[in-house]
Amino acid sequence: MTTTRVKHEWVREEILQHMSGLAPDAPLPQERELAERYEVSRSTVRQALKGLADEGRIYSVRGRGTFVAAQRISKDSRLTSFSEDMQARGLRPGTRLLHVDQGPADAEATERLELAPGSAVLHLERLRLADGFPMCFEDIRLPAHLYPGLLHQDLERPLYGIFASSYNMRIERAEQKISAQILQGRIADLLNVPHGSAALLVVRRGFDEKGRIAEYARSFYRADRYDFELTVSRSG
Amino acid sequence: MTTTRVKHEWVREEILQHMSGLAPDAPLPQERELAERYEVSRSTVRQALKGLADEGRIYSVRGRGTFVAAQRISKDSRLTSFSEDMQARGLRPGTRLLHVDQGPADAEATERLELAPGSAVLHLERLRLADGFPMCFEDIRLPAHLYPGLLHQDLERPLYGIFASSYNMRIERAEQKISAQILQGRIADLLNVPHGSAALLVVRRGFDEKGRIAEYARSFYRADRYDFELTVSRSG
DNA sequence: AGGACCTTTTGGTACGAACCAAAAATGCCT
DNA sequence: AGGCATTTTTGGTTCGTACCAAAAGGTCCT
Repeated sequence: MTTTRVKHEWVREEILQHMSGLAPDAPLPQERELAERYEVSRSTVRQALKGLADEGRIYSVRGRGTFVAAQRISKDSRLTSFSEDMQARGLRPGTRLLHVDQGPADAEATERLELAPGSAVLHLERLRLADGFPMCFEDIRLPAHLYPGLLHQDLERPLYGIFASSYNMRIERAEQKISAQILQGRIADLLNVPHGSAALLVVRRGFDEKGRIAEYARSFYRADRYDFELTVSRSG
Repeated sequence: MTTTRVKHEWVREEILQHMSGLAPDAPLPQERELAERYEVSRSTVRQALKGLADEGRIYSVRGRGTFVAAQRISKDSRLTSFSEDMQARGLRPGTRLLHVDQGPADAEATERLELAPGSAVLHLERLRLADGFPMCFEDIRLPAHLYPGLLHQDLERPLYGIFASSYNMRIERAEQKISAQILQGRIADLLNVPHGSAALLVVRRGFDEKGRIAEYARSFYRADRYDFELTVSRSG
Protein backbone atom coordinates (compact mmCIF):
# COMPACT_ATOMS: atom_id res chain seq x y z
CA MET A 1 0.00 0.00 0.00
CA THR A 2 1.74 3.10 -1.29
CA THR A 3 1.97 6.49 0.40
CA THR A 4 -1.71 7.27 1.02
CA ARG A 5 -2.68 7.12 4.63
CA VAL A 6 -6.35 6.24 4.29
CA LYS A 7 -7.60 3.12 2.60
CA HIS A 8 -10.36 4.60 0.49
CA GLU A 9 -7.87 6.95 -1.16
CA TRP A 10 -5.59 4.05 -1.88
CA VAL A 11 -8.45 2.00 -3.31
CA ARG A 12 -9.45 5.01 -5.38
CA GLU A 13 -6.02 5.16 -6.94
CA GLU A 14 -5.95 1.43 -7.59
CA ILE A 15 -9.29 1.70 -9.37
CA LEU A 16 -8.09 4.68 -11.40
CA GLN A 17 -5.07 2.68 -12.46
CA HIS A 18 -7.26 -0.25 -13.41
CA MET A 19 -9.52 2.11 -15.36
CA SER A 20 -6.68 3.57 -17.41
CA GLY A 21 -6.66 0.44 -19.53
CA LEU A 22 -10.41 0.45 -20.08
CA ALA A 23 -12.60 1.91 -22.81
CA PRO A 24 -15.55 4.19 -22.01
CA ASP A 25 -18.63 2.31 -20.85
CA ALA A 26 -16.52 -0.73 -19.99
CA PRO A 27 -17.77 -2.33 -16.77
CA LEU A 28 -15.74 -2.22 -13.58
CA PRO A 29 -15.65 -5.30 -11.37
CA GLN A 30 -18.61 -5.38 -9.07
CA GLU A 31 -18.28 -3.82 -5.65
CA ARG A 32 -18.16 -7.06 -3.69
CA GLU A 33 -15.38 -8.32 -5.90
CA LEU A 34 -13.35 -5.12 -5.58
CA ALA A 35 -13.67 -5.39 -1.82
CA GLU A 36 -12.27 -8.92 -1.91
CA ARG A 37 -9.51 -8.07 -4.40
CA TYR A 38 -8.19 -5.13 -2.38
CA GLU A 39 -8.92 -6.77 0.96
CA VAL A 40 -11.11 -3.98 2.27
CA SER A 41 -14.76 -3.83 3.20
CA ARG A 42 -17.43 -3.07 0.66
CA SER A 43 -18.12 0.23 2.46
CA THR A 44 -14.59 1.36 1.77
CA VAL A 45 -14.88 0.43 -1.88
CA ARG A 46 -18.14 2.33 -2.07
CA GLN A 47 -16.52 5.38 -0.50
CA ALA A 48 -13.88 5.35 -3.21
CA LEU A 49 -16.43 4.80 -5.98
CA LYS A 50 -18.63 7.60 -4.63
CA GLY A 51 -15.77 10.05 -5.02
CA LEU A 52 -15.06 8.95 -8.59
CA ALA A 53 -18.74 9.15 -9.47
CA ASP A 54 -18.96 12.68 -8.02
CA GLU A 55 -16.16 13.70 -10.35
CA GLY A 56 -17.90 12.18 -13.33
CA ARG A 57 -15.24 9.55 -13.95
CA ILE A 58 -17.57 6.60 -13.48
CA TYR A 59 -21.30 6.02 -13.33
CA SER A 60 -23.34 3.31 -11.66
CA VAL A 61 -26.61 1.72 -12.64
CA ARG A 62 -28.48 -0.27 -10.06
CA GLY A 63 -28.86 -3.85 -11.12
CA ARG A 64 -26.33 -3.54 -13.95
CA GLY A 65 -23.02 -2.40 -12.62
CA THR A 66 -20.48 0.41 -12.54
CA PHE A 67 -18.91 1.72 -15.74
CA VAL A 68 -16.17 4.09 -16.77
CA ALA A 69 -17.66 7.37 -17.97
CA ALA A 70 -17.14 8.63 -21.48
CA GLN A 71 -14.94 11.45 -20.20
CA ARG A 72 -15.30 13.31 -23.45
CA ILE A 73 -13.85 16.61 -22.37
CA SER A 74 -12.22 18.32 -19.43
CA LYS A 75 -14.19 16.48 -16.72
CA ASP A 76 -17.03 18.51 -15.32
CA SER A 77 -16.69 22.07 -14.26
CA ARG A 78 -14.20 21.85 -11.44
CA LEU A 79 -12.53 24.87 -9.98
CA THR A 80 -9.08 25.15 -11.49
CA SER A 81 -6.36 27.76 -11.34
CA PHE A 82 -4.86 29.35 -14.42
CA SER A 83 -1.72 27.26 -13.93
CA GLU A 84 -3.63 23.97 -13.72
CA ASP A 85 -5.75 25.02 -16.66
CA MET A 86 -2.77 25.76 -18.89
CA GLN A 87 -0.97 22.60 -17.87
CA ALA A 88 -4.07 20.59 -18.78
CA ARG A 89 -3.87 22.17 -22.22
CA GLY A 90 -0.22 21.31 -22.58
CA LEU A 91 0.98 24.90 -22.23
CA ARG A 92 3.62 26.29 -19.90
CA PRO A 93 2.03 28.87 -17.58
CA GLY A 94 3.78 32.13 -16.69
CA THR A 95 3.08 35.38 -14.92
CA ARG A 96 4.16 39.00 -15.26
CA LEU A 97 3.25 41.19 -12.32
CA LEU A 98 2.10 44.57 -13.61
CA HIS A 99 0.88 46.40 -10.57
CA VAL A 100 0.26 45.87 -6.88
CA ASP A 101 -0.94 48.18 -4.14
CA GLN A 102 -3.09 48.39 -1.06
CA GLY A 103 -5.68 51.02 -0.34
CA PRO A 104 -9.23 51.66 0.84
CA ALA A 105 -11.97 49.79 -0.99
CA ASP A 106 -13.72 51.64 -3.80
CA ALA A 107 -17.44 51.24 -4.36
CA GLU A 108 -17.12 48.15 -6.55
CA ALA A 109 -14.72 46.31 -4.25
CA THR A 110 -16.88 47.16 -1.24
CA GLU A 111 -19.87 45.57 -2.90
CA ARG A 112 -18.19 42.53 -4.45
CA LEU A 113 -16.09 41.65 -1.44
CA GLU A 114 -18.92 42.59 0.95
CA LEU A 115 -16.63 44.71 3.12
CA ALA A 116 -17.27 47.79 5.19
CA PRO A 117 -16.68 50.95 3.13
CA GLY A 118 -13.05 52.02 3.32
CA SER A 119 -11.69 48.61 4.38
CA ALA A 120 -8.18 47.86 3.18
CA VAL A 121 -8.14 46.05 -0.15
CA LEU A 122 -5.22 44.55 -2.02
CA HIS A 123 -5.14 45.19 -5.74
CA LEU A 124 -3.09 43.11 -8.17
CA GLU A 125 -2.78 43.29 -11.91
CA ARG A 126 -1.07 40.42 -13.64
CA LEU A 127 -0.50 39.33 -17.19
CA ARG A 128 -0.78 35.57 -17.52
CA LEU A 129 1.33 33.87 -20.17
CA ALA A 130 1.05 30.57 -22.00
CA ASP A 131 4.33 29.33 -23.47
CA GLY A 132 5.59 32.88 -22.98
CA PHE A 133 2.81 34.62 -24.94
CA PRO A 134 0.07 36.79 -23.40
CA MET A 135 -3.10 34.84 -22.74
CA CYS A 136 -4.98 36.70 -20.07
CA PHE A 137 -5.06 39.95 -18.12
CA GLU A 138 -6.09 39.65 -14.47
CA ASP A 139 -7.41 42.35 -12.18
CA ILE A 140 -7.64 40.96 -8.64
CA ARG A 141 -9.06 42.44 -5.43
CA LEU A 142 -8.46 40.78 -2.08
CA PRO A 143 -9.63 41.65 1.44
CA ALA A 144 -6.35 42.80 2.99
CA HIS A 145 -7.11 41.45 6.46
CA LEU A 146 -7.07 37.87 5.15
CA TYR A 147 -3.58 38.18 3.66
CA PRO A 148 -1.32 40.23 5.94
CA GLY A 149 2.06 40.90 4.37
CA LEU A 150 1.04 39.58 0.95
CA LEU A 151 2.77 42.48 -0.80
CA HIS A 152 6.15 41.15 0.31
CA GLN A 153 5.63 37.75 -1.29
CA ASP A 154 6.75 36.80 -4.77
CA LEU A 155 3.50 37.61 -6.56
CA GLU A 156 4.58 36.09 -9.85
CA ARG A 157 4.19 32.65 -8.29
CA PRO A 158 0.78 30.94 -8.40
CA LEU A 159 -1.49 32.90 -6.04
CA TYR A 160 -3.41 29.88 -4.85
CA GLY A 161 -0.12 28.31 -3.78
CA ILE A 162 0.79 31.40 -1.73
CA PHE A 163 -2.69 31.47 -0.23
CA ALA A 164 -2.42 27.86 0.87
CA SER A 165 1.14 27.85 2.15
CA SER A 166 1.29 31.26 3.84
CA TYR A 167 -2.29 31.88 4.91
CA ASN A 168 -3.82 28.41 5.11
CA MET A 169 -6.46 29.73 2.74
CA ARG A 170 -8.01 27.34 0.27
CA ILE A 171 -10.58 28.57 -2.19
CA GLU A 172 -13.19 25.84 -2.29
CA ARG A 173 -15.93 27.33 -4.40
CA ALA A 174 -16.37 30.16 -6.86
CA GLU A 175 -19.17 31.97 -8.64
CA GLN A 176 -18.19 32.78 -12.16
CA LYS A 177 -19.84 35.05 -14.69
CA ILE A 178 -18.63 34.58 -18.24
CA SER A 179 -19.27 37.23 -20.85
CA ALA A 180 -17.78 38.57 -24.06
CA GLN A 181 -16.11 41.93 -24.49
CA ILE A 182 -14.43 44.05 -27.09
CA LEU A 183 -10.85 44.91 -26.14
CA GLN A 184 -9.65 48.49 -26.39
CA GLY A 185 -6.79 50.59 -25.06
CA ARG A 186 -4.36 49.36 -22.45
CA ILE A 187 -5.69 45.83 -22.05
CA ALA A 188 -5.64 45.22 -25.81
CA ASP A 189 -2.04 46.47 -25.90
CA LEU A 190 -1.01 44.29 -22.97
CA LEU A 191 -2.54 41.23 -24.59
CA ASN A 192 -0.91 42.23 -27.87
CA VAL A 193 -4.07 42.14 -29.97
CA PRO A 194 -5.63 44.80 -32.24
CA HIS A 195 -8.12 47.15 -30.67
CA GLY A 196 -11.62 45.87 -31.32
CA SER A 197 -10.68 42.20 -30.80
CA ALA A 198 -12.92 39.90 -28.82
CA ALA A 199 -12.15 38.64 -25.32
CA LEU A 200 -13.77 36.29 -22.86
CA LEU A 201 -14.31 38.13 -19.59
CA VAL A 202 -14.51 35.86 -16.55
CA VAL A 203 -15.59 37.59 -13.35
CA ARG A 204 -15.00 35.34 -10.37
CA ARG A 205 -15.81 35.52 -6.66
CA GLY A 206 -13.95 32.88 -4.69
CA PHE A 207 -15.07 31.51 -1.32
CA ASP A 208 -13.14 29.58 1.32
CA GLU A 209 -14.49 26.54 3.14
CA LYS A 210 -16.38 28.76 5.59
CA GLY A 211 -18.08 30.67 2.79
CA ARG A 212 -16.04 33.84 3.33
CA ILE A 213 -15.28 35.87 0.21
CA ALA A 214 -11.60 35.38 -0.37
CA GLU A 215 -11.09 36.87 -3.81
CA TYR A 216 -12.73 38.96 -6.51
CA ALA A 217 -11.08 38.79 -9.91
CA ARG A 218 -11.77 39.86 -13.46
CA SER A 219 -9.85 37.96 -16.13
CA PHE A 220 -9.75 38.99 -19.80
CA TYR A 221 -8.82 36.02 -22.00
CA ARG A 222 -7.76 36.42 -25.61
CA ALA A 223 -10.64 34.95 -27.60
CA ASP A 224 -8.35 33.69 -30.33
CA ARG A 225 -6.38 31.56 -27.87
CA TYR A 226 -8.81 30.55 -25.19
CA ASP A 227 -12.18 28.94 -24.72
CA PHE A 228 -14.03 27.61 -21.77
CA GLU A 229 -15.04 23.96 -21.80
CA LEU A 230 -17.44 22.27 -19.45
CA THR A 231 -19.90 19.45 -19.39
CA VAL A 232 -23.27 19.91 -17.82
CA SER A 233 -25.89 17.37 -16.93
CA ARG A 234 -29.57 17.59 -16.31
CA SER A 235 -29.94 16.14 -12.84
CA GLY A 236 -26.58 15.85 -11.16
CA MET B 1 -41.65 11.09 8.49
CA THR B 2 -42.93 13.05 5.47
CA THR B 3 -42.96 11.98 1.84
CA THR B 4 -39.30 11.13 1.28
CA ARG B 5 -38.68 7.46 0.81
CA VAL B 6 -35.11 7.20 2.07
CA LYS B 7 -34.03 8.17 5.54
CA HIS B 8 -30.94 10.15 4.74
CA GLU B 9 -32.98 12.46 2.52
CA TRP B 10 -35.47 12.94 5.26
CA VAL B 11 -32.72 13.66 7.77
CA ARG B 12 -31.19 16.08 5.29
CA GLU B 13 -34.43 18.03 5.11
CA GLU B 14 -34.84 18.06 8.87
CA ILE B 15 -31.34 19.45 9.22
CA LEU B 16 -31.98 22.05 6.54
CA GLN B 17 -35.08 23.13 8.40
CA HIS B 18 -33.15 23.33 11.65
CA MET B 19 -30.46 25.37 9.86
CA SER B 20 -32.92 27.92 8.51
CA GLY B 21 -33.06 29.54 11.93
CA LEU B 22 -29.28 29.62 12.33
CA ALA B 23 -26.68 32.26 11.51
CA PRO B 24 -23.58 31.46 9.43
CA ASP B 25 -20.86 29.70 11.45
CA ALA B 26 -23.39 28.62 14.05
CA PRO B 27 -22.67 25.06 15.20
CA LEU B 28 -24.98 22.19 14.36
CA PRO B 29 -25.67 19.54 16.99
CA GLN B 30 -22.98 16.88 16.97
CA GLU B 31 -23.46 13.83 14.80
CA ARG B 32 -24.16 11.40 17.62
CA GLU B 33 -26.84 13.68 18.99
CA LEU B 34 -28.50 14.14 15.60
CA ALA B 35 -28.57 10.37 15.23
CA GLU B 36 -30.34 10.03 18.57
CA ARG B 37 -32.71 12.92 17.92
CA TYR B 38 -33.88 11.60 14.56
CA GLU B 39 -33.67 7.97 15.65
CA VAL B 40 -31.33 6.89 12.87
CA SER B 41 -27.79 5.58 12.91
CA ARG B 42 -24.81 7.88 12.90
CA SER B 43 -23.92 6.60 9.40
CA THR B 44 -27.22 7.87 8.07
CA VAL B 45 -26.69 11.27 9.66
CA ARG B 46 -23.21 11.38 8.13
CA GLN B 47 -24.62 10.55 4.70
CA ALA B 48 -26.99 13.49 4.97
CA LEU B 49 -24.26 15.81 6.25
CA LYS B 50 -21.89 14.71 3.47
CA GLY B 51 -24.41 15.81 0.87
CA LEU B 52 -24.89 19.19 2.49
CA ALA B 53 -21.14 19.67 2.77
CA ASP B 54 -20.70 18.79 -0.91
CA GLU B 55 -23.12 21.55 -1.78
CA GLY B 56 -21.28 24.05 0.36
CA ARG B 57 -24.12 24.54 2.81
CA ILE B 58 -22.20 23.31 5.86
CA TYR B 59 -18.59 22.61 6.76
CA SER B 60 -17.05 20.30 9.34
CA VAL B 61 -13.88 20.61 11.38
CA ARG B 62 -12.53 17.51 13.05
CA GLY B 63 -12.53 17.90 16.80
CA ARG B 64 -14.65 21.06 16.72
CA GLY B 65 -17.93 20.35 15.07
CA THR B 66 -20.10 21.05 12.06
CA PHE B 67 -21.16 24.57 11.17
CA VAL B 68 -23.51 26.28 8.74
CA ALA B 69 -21.65 27.89 5.86
CA ALA B 70 -22.36 31.37 4.63
CA GLN B 71 -24.62 30.39 1.77
CA ARG B 72 -24.49 32.30 -1.49
CA ILE B 73 -25.81 31.01 -4.76
CA SER B 74 -26.75 27.37 -5.04
CA LYS B 75 -27.11 27.55 -8.81
CA ASP B 76 -24.75 24.87 -9.95
CA SER B 77 -24.27 24.35 -13.63
CA ARG B 78 -27.32 22.41 -14.66
CA LEU B 79 -28.21 21.71 -18.24
CA THR B 80 -30.95 24.13 -19.19
CA SER B 81 -32.72 24.96 -22.41
CA PHE B 82 -32.94 28.47 -23.80
CA SER B 83 -36.55 28.67 -22.71
CA GLU B 84 -35.80 27.63 -19.12
CA ASP B 85 -32.83 29.96 -19.07
CA MET B 86 -34.83 32.97 -20.18
CA GLN B 87 -37.68 32.21 -17.82
CA ALA B 88 -35.17 32.03 -14.94
CA ARG B 89 -34.07 35.53 -15.92
CA GLY B 90 -37.63 36.80 -15.99
CA LEU B 91 -37.77 37.14 -19.77
CA ARG B 92 -40.36 35.76 -22.16
CA PRO B 93 -38.70 33.35 -24.60
CA GLY B 94 -39.58 33.28 -28.29
CA THR B 95 -38.40 31.70 -31.51
CA ARG B 96 -38.26 32.66 -35.18
CA LEU B 97 -37.50 29.81 -37.53
CA LEU B 98 -35.14 31.03 -40.25
CA HIS B 99 -34.20 27.96 -42.19
CA VAL B 100 -34.62 24.21 -42.16
CA ASP B 101 -33.46 21.47 -44.49
CA GLN B 102 -32.13 17.96 -44.65
CA GLY B 103 -29.11 16.82 -46.60
CA PRO B 104 -25.92 14.77 -46.50
CA ALA B 105 -23.51 15.61 -43.69
CA ASP B 106 -20.70 17.99 -44.52
CA ALA B 107 -17.22 17.50 -43.10
CA GLU B 108 -17.91 19.39 -39.88
CA ALA B 109 -21.21 17.67 -39.13
CA THR B 110 -19.65 14.28 -39.88
CA GLU B 111 -16.97 14.90 -37.30
CA ARG B 112 -19.04 16.58 -34.59
CA LEU B 113 -21.96 14.16 -34.79
CA GLU B 114 -19.60 11.21 -35.31
CA LEU B 115 -21.61 9.95 -38.29
CA ALA B 116 -20.59 8.07 -41.40
CA PRO B 117 -19.75 10.49 -44.24
CA GLY B 118 -22.83 11.39 -46.24
CA SER B 119 -25.35 10.43 -43.54
CA ALA B 120 -28.53 12.46 -43.53
CA VAL B 121 -28.35 15.49 -41.26
CA LEU B 122 -31.07 17.94 -40.28
CA HIS B 123 -30.09 21.58 -40.29
CA LEU B 124 -32.03 24.28 -38.44
CA GLU B 125 -31.38 27.96 -38.04
CA ARG B 126 -33.40 29.80 -35.46
CA LEU B 127 -33.40 33.25 -33.97
CA ARG B 128 -34.16 33.15 -30.26
CA LEU B 129 -35.96 36.09 -28.75
CA ALA B 130 -36.25 37.47 -25.22
CA ASP B 131 -39.29 39.68 -24.65
CA GLY B 132 -39.53 39.87 -28.43
CA PHE B 133 -35.98 41.15 -29.04
CA PRO B 134 -33.17 39.13 -30.65
CA MET B 135 -30.96 37.43 -28.07
CA CYS B 136 -29.32 34.52 -29.81
CA PHE B 137 -28.78 32.96 -33.22
CA GLU B 138 -28.77 29.16 -33.28
CA ASP B 139 -27.31 26.86 -35.91
CA ILE B 140 -28.34 23.28 -35.12
CA ARG B 141 -27.33 19.96 -36.71
CA LEU B 142 -29.14 16.74 -35.83
CA PRO B 143 -28.61 13.14 -36.95
CA ALA B 144 -31.69 12.65 -39.17
CA HIS B 145 -32.15 8.98 -38.25
CA LEU B 146 -32.94 9.91 -34.64
CA TYR B 147 -35.74 12.32 -35.59
CA PRO B 148 -37.78 10.92 -38.51
CA GLY B 149 -40.33 13.42 -39.77
CA LEU B 150 -39.01 16.30 -37.68
CA LEU B 151 -39.36 18.71 -40.60
CA HIS B 152 -43.13 18.42 -40.38
CA GLN B 153 -43.27 19.52 -36.75
CA ASP B 154 -43.77 23.08 -35.55
CA LEU B 155 -40.10 23.99 -35.17
CA GLU B 156 -40.78 27.28 -33.44
CA ARG B 157 -41.79 25.33 -30.32
CA PRO B 158 -39.10 24.37 -27.79
CA LEU B 159 -36.98 21.69 -29.47
CA TYR B 160 -36.35 19.73 -26.29
CA GLY B 161 -40.08 19.44 -25.83
CA ILE B 162 -40.52 18.02 -29.34
CA PHE B 163 -37.62 15.63 -28.77
CA ALA B 164 -39.19 14.33 -25.58
CA SER B 165 -42.80 14.05 -26.71
CA SER B 166 -42.32 12.79 -30.27
CA TYR B 167 -39.05 10.86 -30.14
CA ASN B 168 -38.71 9.93 -26.47
CA MET B 169 -35.32 11.61 -26.62
CA ARG B 170 -34.01 13.34 -23.54
CA ILE B 171 -30.69 15.12 -23.62
CA GLU B 172 -29.04 14.20 -20.36
CA ARG B 173 -25.58 15.65 -20.71
CA ALA B 174 -23.84 18.18 -22.89
CA GLU B 175 -20.31 19.29 -23.61
CA GLN B 176 -20.15 23.01 -24.01
CA LYS B 177 -17.35 25.15 -25.36
CA ILE B 178 -17.77 28.82 -24.63
CA SER B 179 -15.77 31.37 -26.54
CA ALA B 180 -15.97 34.98 -27.67
CA GLN B 181 -16.46 36.16 -31.22
CA ILE B 182 -16.75 39.32 -33.23
CA LEU B 183 -20.04 39.47 -35.11
CA GLN B 184 -20.05 40.38 -38.80
CA GLY B 185 -22.38 40.10 -41.76
CA ARG B 186 -25.60 38.16 -41.65
CA ILE B 187 -25.52 37.10 -38.01
CA ALA B 188 -24.84 40.63 -36.81
CA ASP B 189 -27.78 41.84 -38.91
CA LEU B 190 -30.09 39.13 -37.59
CA LEU B 191 -29.17 39.97 -34.01
CA ASN B 192 -29.61 43.65 -34.83
CA VAL B 193 -26.20 44.76 -33.57
CA PRO B 194 -23.44 46.75 -35.31
CA HIS B 195 -20.82 44.78 -37.19
CA GLY B 196 -17.81 44.31 -34.94
CA SER B 197 -19.85 43.73 -31.79
CA ALA B 198 -18.92 41.00 -29.35
CA ALA B 199 -20.86 37.77 -28.94
CA LEU B 200 -20.64 34.73 -26.70
CA LEU B 201 -20.40 31.65 -28.86
CA VAL B 202 -21.61 28.47 -27.18
CA VAL B 203 -20.86 25.28 -29.08
CA ARG B 204 -22.78 22.40 -27.59
CA ARG B 205 -22.82 18.65 -28.17
CA GLY B 206 -25.77 17.01 -26.45
CA PHE B 207 -25.89 13.35 -25.42
CA ASP B 208 -28.84 11.18 -24.51
CA GLU B 209 -28.90 8.78 -21.59
CA LYS B 210 -27.09 6.14 -23.63
CA GLY B 211 -24.28 8.51 -24.54
CA ARG B 212 -25.40 8.87 -28.18
CA ILE B 213 -24.76 12.25 -29.77
CA ALA B 214 -28.21 13.75 -30.16
CA GLU B 215 -27.44 17.32 -31.17
CA TYR B 216 -24.70 19.67 -32.28
CA ALA B 217 -25.48 23.34 -31.97
CA ARG B 218 -23.71 26.67 -32.23
CA SER B 219 -25.40 29.56 -30.45
CA PHE B 220 -24.31 33.19 -30.81
CA TYR B 221 -25.51 35.26 -27.85
CA ARG B 222 -25.51 39.06 -27.89
CA ALA B 223 -22.76 39.99 -25.43
CA ASP B 224 -24.59 43.12 -24.33
CA ARG B 225 -27.62 41.12 -23.23
CA TYR B 226 -26.30 37.79 -22.08
CA ASP B 227 -23.76 36.25 -19.74
CA PHE B 228 -23.15 32.81 -18.46
CA GLU B 229 -23.20 32.20 -14.72
CA LEU B 230 -22.04 29.12 -12.89
CA THR B 231 -20.56 28.10 -9.59
CA VAL B 232 -17.70 25.67 -9.49
CA SER B 233 -16.12 23.83 -6.60
CA ARG B 234 -12.82 22.18 -6.04
CA SER B 235 -13.65 18.65 -4.98
CA GLY B 236 -17.24 17.62 -5.49
C1' DA C 1 -42.52 -18.04 -30.43
C1' DG C 2 -44.18 -15.32 -26.81
C1' DG C 3 -45.51 -13.80 -22.54
C1' DA C 4 -45.92 -14.28 -17.35
C1' DC C 5 -43.30 -15.50 -13.43
C1' DC C 6 -39.22 -16.58 -10.60
C1' DT C 7 -34.26 -16.32 -9.53
C1' DT C 8 -29.85 -14.20 -9.73
C1' DT C 9 -26.94 -10.35 -10.04
C1' DT C 10 -25.73 -5.89 -8.64
C1' DG C 11 -25.82 -1.40 -6.77
C1' DG C 12 -28.41 1.34 -2.78
C1' DT C 13 -29.82 1.95 2.08
C1' DA C 14 -29.34 1.28 6.89
C1' DC C 15 -27.49 -0.33 11.20
C1' DG C 16 -24.15 -0.59 14.96
C1' DA C 17 -19.67 -1.34 16.58
C1' DA C 18 -14.88 -0.16 17.11
C1' DC C 19 -11.15 2.60 16.67
C1' DC C 20 -8.34 6.88 14.86
C1' DA C 21 -7.00 11.87 15.01
C1' DA C 22 -7.55 16.63 15.76
C1' DA C 23 -9.18 20.14 18.84
C1' DA C 24 -10.77 21.59 23.17
C1' DA C 25 -11.39 21.15 28.06
C1' DT C 26 -9.63 19.66 32.34
C1' DG C 27 -6.53 19.01 35.96
C1' DC C 28 -2.25 18.91 38.10
C1' DC C 29 2.19 20.56 39.40
C1' DT C 30 5.14 24.19 40.15
C1' DA D 1 -1.38 32.23 37.64
C1' DG D 2 1.16 29.70 34.10
C1' DG D 3 2.55 25.82 31.61
C1' DC D 4 2.36 20.98 30.66
C1' DA D 5 0.22 16.45 30.49
C1' DT D 6 -4.14 13.97 30.41
C1' DT D 7 -8.86 13.26 29.42
C1' DT D 8 -12.94 14.36 26.85
C1' DT D 9 -15.28 15.80 22.86
C1' DT D 10 -16.10 15.41 18.10
C1' DG D 11 -15.66 14.41 13.37
C1' DG D 12 -13.16 10.66 10.21
C1' DT D 13 -12.22 5.80 8.89
C1' DT D 14 -13.17 0.96 8.63
C1' DC D 15 -15.50 -3.18 9.31
C1' DG D 16 -19.28 -6.61 8.73
C1' DT D 17 -24.08 -7.65 8.36
C1' DA D 18 -28.68 -7.44 6.70
C1' DC D 19 -31.98 -6.20 3.68
C1' DC D 20 -34.08 -3.37 -0.40
C1' DA D 21 -34.79 -2.45 -5.42
C1' DA D 22 -33.75 -2.37 -10.21
C1' DA D 23 -32.13 -4.99 -14.11
C1' DA D 24 -31.16 -9.17 -16.50
C1' DG D 25 -31.63 -13.82 -17.38
C1' DG D 26 -33.82 -18.16 -17.10
C1' DT D 27 -38.12 -21.22 -16.80
C1' DC D 28 -42.32 -22.80 -17.74
C1' DC D 29 -46.87 -22.61 -19.52
C1' DT D 30 -49.68 -21.68 -23.37
